[in-house]
Parts: sequence; structure tokens; C-alpha cells
Amino acid sequence: MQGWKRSHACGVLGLAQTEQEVTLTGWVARRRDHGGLIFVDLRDRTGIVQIVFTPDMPDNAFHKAEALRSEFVIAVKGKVSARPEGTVNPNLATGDIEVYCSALRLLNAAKTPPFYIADEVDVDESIRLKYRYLDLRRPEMQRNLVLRHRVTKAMRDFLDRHDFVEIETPIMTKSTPEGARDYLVPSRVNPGKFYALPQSPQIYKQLLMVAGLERYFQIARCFRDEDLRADRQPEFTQLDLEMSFVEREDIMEIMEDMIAYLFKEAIGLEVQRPFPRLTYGEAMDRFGSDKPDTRFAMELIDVSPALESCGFKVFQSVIAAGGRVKGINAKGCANMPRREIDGLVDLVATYGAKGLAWMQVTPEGVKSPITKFLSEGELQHILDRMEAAEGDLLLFVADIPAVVAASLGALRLELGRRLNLIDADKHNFLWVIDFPMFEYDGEEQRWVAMHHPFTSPQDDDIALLDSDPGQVKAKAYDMILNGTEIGGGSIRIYDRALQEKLFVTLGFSKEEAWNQFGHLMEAFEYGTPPHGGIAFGLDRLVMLMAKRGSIRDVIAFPKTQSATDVMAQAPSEVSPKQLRELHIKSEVVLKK
RNA sequence: GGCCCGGUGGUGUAGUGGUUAACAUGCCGCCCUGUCACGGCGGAGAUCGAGGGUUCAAGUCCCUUCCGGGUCGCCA
Repeated sequence: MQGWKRSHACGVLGLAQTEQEVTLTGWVARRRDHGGLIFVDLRDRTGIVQIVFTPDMPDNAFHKAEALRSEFVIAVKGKVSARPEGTVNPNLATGDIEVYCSALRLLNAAKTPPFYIADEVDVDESIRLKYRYLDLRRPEMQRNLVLRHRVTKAMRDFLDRHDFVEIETPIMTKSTPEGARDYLVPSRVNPGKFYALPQSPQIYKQLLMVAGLERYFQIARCFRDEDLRADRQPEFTQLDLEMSFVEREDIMEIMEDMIAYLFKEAIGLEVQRPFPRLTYGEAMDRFGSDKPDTRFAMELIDVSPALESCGFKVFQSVIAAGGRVKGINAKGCANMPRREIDGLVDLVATYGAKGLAWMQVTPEGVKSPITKFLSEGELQHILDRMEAAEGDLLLFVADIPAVVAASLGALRLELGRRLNLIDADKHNFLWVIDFPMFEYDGEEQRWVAMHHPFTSPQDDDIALLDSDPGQVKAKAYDMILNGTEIGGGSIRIYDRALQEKLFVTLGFSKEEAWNQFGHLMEAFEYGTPPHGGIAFGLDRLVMLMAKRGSIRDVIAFPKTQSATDVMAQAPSEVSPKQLRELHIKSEVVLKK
């Protein structure tokens, strides 16, 4: 800084500072050189202000300004002046004023950046990631990170007021079966043994409840070695919390409070409360999803009852085998070209649907490849059930319930997007409750926990654990915003015997269960309060607040889809010495 | 692991078998005292992701591979 001290941020200047001498610092966003007059847009974190240089200025400032280039770092002393009439720039927050430079210092020069530092630039994401420090100079990215800060700040404020204690739990912990693939860390001092990075602090936070902390939270980094998506990174952040002496309702109520507070504080949005609730069953039936986007209707309609004995063998046999025939009504799409319908067939096929039946409701009647197999009455029943009107396109999938839900749920979302039915300004929060405790894993031939194995079954269903695990409902709840799961949690098991029984239902032997989770079950025997909690995906939450399509835009240094950091070049090979010390031998099997 | 989209000067794109690969922007130089995506004139800048093949001829067609993105599986 060469002895200078910054007096103001660029973005705060306005007519109120007129005639003040200021010292500003920042980056050269643009230089407009008119020969005998130079304008420099000076950018710092807060915004942009115009600096004016003329040849009569002291400090040889004008000639120094001639040498300025994009992204040079400079300090400027000067006087704030109202702009001459006709030169006010209404597109700039500081556009009423400009700063007449009286002294200029070049703090650091810069190479020409590989892309413009501006919001509207459209640059390949791999270039942005390679030069992430330049990407993060863009005002939009800075807004995202600042928003993220505001959200976590508001979380801490709210939870502190509600007597939660922020506690850190280990990053190096124990690998456990169930759930996602673990990231492993070899132990140098324990040859052949590995730590695992936590998929979530689940067991530790339950142990904190046993310990009597009563209310815990943590803004916790979690790690899962699974394939990446727009909303999934191998390391991500959760707001993780747990409360003792509570029921489901207590947690849901305080979390609605918190979310409303976050949205008010961070983006000034008044959230409508209470949040609507859907049971898992209802969500799957009506929307084909356990995280329904309720910003538009187009609900799934079950037309099976009328088709049990219909002439269309595909429908009839699916129903006979216990499947369903359901449809959605794409209002006003009767004239969708055949080619586009074929595209929809491909779409549902990715979700396992073997076909997509369609009916165009035209002025000349219903056009469809399948009407010839249906009786007058069956067809009319379908049209009534679907509330079909002239101009509508009806789309049907017949399959086992899971495939019907997945394919029509995805089709509904796709059509909602294409038909512009989704109001981007809406914020539809809701809870999904009464999840099944288990789902059957055909590959492993056993029941697996839908939420996690520490979730309490609902009291009335405990008797079904042996006889009919598929019918057992869990004391679990997910918070959904606009079709994205932003949080999920449950009331936990706090009884050793019940926890042990649950592991047995999941196919563990008693020994395996104690080997893996013995410390939790032993703890349960020393006076464990009833407890439950929830975890929110911070990245997704901030992504939705920032109206971005990927959590990469709200993470400072994210990884690519192949889980690499293209800037730091991680992961990387390590020296043989490092491997030796860790008792590791790497045998990369190269494909021929 | 599967499917889909993309990879061409620094950046973003055009180029569907045939001259010297085009355009915009950025960059460099000169000119310019009210611009704000300043303007004018001139200039440099590309082994078309990589490898192989087909062809008289390949940015373009074929195969393999790498990289980025989306998605299914996967993600208690």
C-alpha cells in the first residue's frame, strides 16, 4: 500500500460524498482512453466507480493511467465529484459521481486474464475452474459467496438464540457399512488400517445427546465417494443438528422457524407458514416423487381401476400383475409433433418404462394408437378421470408402481419446464413425512434403511419389523423446496434392544452389528434421552436462494464431474516414500 | 458402468469432403477531452483436444482415447 490507507469502498460512493477526498483501491475493470481524457472503472468487492484522468492532474497521474491494463491493482487518491449534466450513468450504482484522480499508485500489474471479469461472460466451466480465483472475482460469484456467508451467519444466530451448541466432530473417523462409498485415509501408525471421512456426523451427534448436550449443531463438511451431479459434490456441507427430549413436531416447528428466518435475513423473503405436509405415499401417488415440485399441477392420475379387463393386453397384464396404469394430462399439447412425442418415449425409457401410450384429444375425437383396444366406456372413463379437454395430450405409463412413479414424475417435470408452467419466483416449501423404514435391495437381496439405520420406526409399526418390514413407517421427515430436498431427518432410536433388532432386520448378525456400531449401542445403555434431528444441505439451500442451477456456483473451489480439482490438480500421485510410510502399495490396473 | 451434448486464435462462436479456416470480442500499435460493452485506423494471434483410419483431398466421414457438462445407475 506504500503508506496509503483506503478510505472508502468503491461501491459505497454517491452524491453524499461529493467534494470529499477519498483513497480507493481495487482492480482496473476497464480503461476507456480518449486520448486527452481517460476513464478507469475501478472495481472492488463492493462495486465499480469511475475514475477520471486528465493531463493537467498532479502526480503524473494521466501518463501513469495510460499504462493501466485490465486487472491491474491500483490505489487512487482523488476528489468525489457530481458528474456533469448528461454524463450520469443510471446503470451504475455509483453513476451519479466520479472521482478526479490526484495521485495514482500501481500496486501490482496483471497478465491479460483468460476471460473477462464480468457477470455476463459465458465461458466454459473448465476454464473458469482452472482460473477459479479469477472466476471468483466476478461480482456474481462474489454475491453467491457473500450470500452463503449470510446464510451460515443467520443459522448460527438463530440456533444460538435457541440454545444450540456448535460442536465439532472428527473428520477422521471409522468406516461403516451401509450408505455411500467412504473416502479412506490410511493410518501410518496403525499399519493396514484406515480412517474414513464422515458421510455425516450422525453417530457422533447422537453420542452428544447421550452426553447430555441436549441441543447440538454443526456446519459440517461431509464426504461421499459417489458419482457427481449438478447438485452433488464429493465433499459438501450440511447444517447438522440434533435435539433431546423432542418429538417429530417439535423439530419440524423449530426448523420451519429457522428456514423462515434464513430466507428473511439472507434474501429478504417472507416464507409462508406452516409448510404443507404430504405423506410419502401421497407424494409418490400424486407427483411420482418423494420431493415433489408443487409449483405446478399436472398430477399423476391412476386410471387402472377402469382398465382391469380392458382389451389392451399391455395395460391389462400389468394391472393383473399388481402394477398400475397412470397418466398425466399435458394441457394444450394435442398437436405435439410425433417426433417430440418420440422424445418423451425415450425420456421415460431411461426410468425403466417400457413404453409411453398417448392420446391426442382433437376436435375430430381422440387420436391414439391404443383407443382401438378400449371400449367406449373405458375411454370415456379415462377422459373423465384425466379431466381431458379438446387440445390436450394424455400420456400413460403402465408398469410396477416404482417405474410408473419415476418415469411419469420425470416426464411431469420435463413437461412443466417445456410448457413454462414453473413460476421461478415461487418458493414452495413442504414436508414429506411417513417414509417407509426400509426398501428392498434386489441386488443385495435384503432390506436396506431408506433414511438410515438409526431412524426410529413409528410406534405402531414396531410389531411389523419381523413380519412385514416393507410396511413399517419411519419417524422421518424431509423438507422440500421447489422439488429439491433441502433437508432430512428423523427421530432416532434410543433403546439398545430396538437398535439391535433393527440391525438384524437389515441382515446384520449380532456380532457384525456390535463390531460396527457397538459404541453407539453401548452408549444407549447409559441413560439416553429421546432425541432426533435433521440435516440441511447448505450448498443446495444457497444454490436455490441464489437461483443457480449448480452447487458449484456457490462453492468457492468445487470439483469437476470426475471429482478432480483442475486448478490445484488434485488428486495427484504421491511419492513412493509417502506410500511406504503409509504401508500402501498402489497397483493401478491400466486398461489395455 | 450406460446414454446424451460439447471440444476450432486468449475467450465465445461459424464452418456438413475441395483455394490462404471465417466472425465477434479481447490483445498490441497509432489517433482521439465526456466515455461507460467509448470510437476510428492498422496489426499479431489456430499444429481445428489427442492418436489412428478412409480418401486424390479431412476441422468436416469412421474407430479409439482424453477432457468438460447433463443424466440413468449409484448417492443409508
